[in-house]
Amino acid sequence: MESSYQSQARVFKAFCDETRLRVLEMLRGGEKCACKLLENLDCGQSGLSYHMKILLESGIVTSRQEGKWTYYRICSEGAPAVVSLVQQLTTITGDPDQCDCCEN
Amino acid sequence: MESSYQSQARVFKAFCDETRLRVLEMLRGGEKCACKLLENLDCGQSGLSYHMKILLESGIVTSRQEGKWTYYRICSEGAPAVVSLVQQLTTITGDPDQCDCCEN
DNA sequence: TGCATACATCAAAAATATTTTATGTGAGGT
DNA sequence: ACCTCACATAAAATATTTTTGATGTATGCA
Repeated sequence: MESSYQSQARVFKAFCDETRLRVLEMLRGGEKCACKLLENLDCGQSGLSYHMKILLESGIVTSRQEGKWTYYRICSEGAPAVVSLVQQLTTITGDPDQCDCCEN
Repeated sequence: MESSYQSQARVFKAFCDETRLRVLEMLRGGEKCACKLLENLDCGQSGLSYHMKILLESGIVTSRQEGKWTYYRICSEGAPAVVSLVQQLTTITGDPDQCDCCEN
């Protein structure tokens, strides 16, 4: 079984690479096909394929086939889900206990 | 000069490792000293030091010295900043243009 | 059917990140 | 001053990620 830490890490992996951040920036402007993305990136075709797979697995991006072409877009459900995940991970819960370890 | 993509990637790197996600979870419960964190993690002292440095550099966590001890907490400015960064990176801007690359 | 295009997958190489061990540094305490 | 503790840093070993080049697969067209 996979820990929830690992599945969370996978989501954020999407944002940890310059190429993928560039892709996201392009997709913010609307749906794009792979070849359009490729034009504006400094990577090969198989490299793009690799990065798009990571973006898809993170849930932030979805794809759609149309004949020979694949179109990518920011996922309207996945993207807000990531925002609330970050919020959850960084929100202080309960009482602001002090550390009691070092005679504190 | 460093690209803004790289500095953004560094922020998210904080969330991409199981040990760091565990630390964040602990810090959500309030400030903790390094030795307290270490007790609940499966890594050595220098390993924790390495991970805490990454968390500090991301801006999500801050630290405070007190005598020999170091206390860590979720940064009240940095954490919300990351939330809005994710929001910014995943929000569709402008008109939802279709891709015009493949005679579309 | 045969060919070209668009993209995925695989495997090897290259680049990065993480872990581990040893050592360094600064704050107290004696 | 000397010792110990808490943590940082450096270097080497290991693991993971990314890039690259070759090959596979499905689609559409002649």
